[in-house]
Amino acid sequence: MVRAPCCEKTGLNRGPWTPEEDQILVNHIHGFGHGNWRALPKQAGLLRCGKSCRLRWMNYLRPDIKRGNFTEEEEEAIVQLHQKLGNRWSAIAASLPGRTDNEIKNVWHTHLKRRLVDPTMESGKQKKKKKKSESSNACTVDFLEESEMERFWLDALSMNAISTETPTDQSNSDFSSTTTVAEISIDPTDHGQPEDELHVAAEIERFWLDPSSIDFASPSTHYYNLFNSDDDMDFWQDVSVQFQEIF
DNA sequence: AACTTTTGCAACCGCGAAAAA
DNA sequence: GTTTTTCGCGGTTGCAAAAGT
Repeated sequence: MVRAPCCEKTGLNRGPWTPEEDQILVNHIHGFGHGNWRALPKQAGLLRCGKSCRLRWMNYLRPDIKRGNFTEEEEEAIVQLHQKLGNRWSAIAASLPGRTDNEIKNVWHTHLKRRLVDPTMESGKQKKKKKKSESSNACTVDFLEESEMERFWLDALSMNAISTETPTDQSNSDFSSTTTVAEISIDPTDHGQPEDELHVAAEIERFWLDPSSIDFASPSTHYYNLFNSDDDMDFWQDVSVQFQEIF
């Protein structure tokens, strides 16, 4: 069965909405409602696909949308709900009146996720920016923040993934695929020894296959070789302590 | 001052579920 | 029961603005 395209792409506007388009959409919905999103743009005289109209209305033009920065309470609620619900943004949004799933998803990815890794990081737009010298500090910074490893620690520390789950059990964790050592990219131009990264990656994989096989009390020397600063090592040791408590 | 990099967020895409024909 | 359409969701991208060099 061939799926029908969501809209006829030719001749339709894309990208940011103009104030005029917003006005047309708002006026039309106020007058006629939005019973059929696919038919709406034609009826309203908009050169947009229905999907785009729906998104614009739901995420921006609805009168009950709350604008402005998230409060500490809202951010805390998102963290709590994410622990419970995972990436079910619409379900999280249902508990935060006036906030959209898209907005919550953005806030999570831009602020909250990083704060879980680095709790000292300030909230919102005052968040400290990484200096270039810091960001290139160690290969493990990128390795930790951008790879599966970050998700591993986040899940683990939030107690979400601590159970008998493995990455192949996707029913209750964030993992969308099974990661193997081969899939973790290694940049040999980075600091540290690539073989150390491979050993660490292997250890992560081993954890998922058999958590009890990992000796969290004494991290392997590969970790020490990879961590280029005391802060990085402190982070690892904190994680180790928490895992010893869990197991 | 000019250029590069990073960040934040609006918008897009593809998929699955539900509803309608 | 099957096919088609529509909606809603979550992941991802693109770009303007801000920050850094």
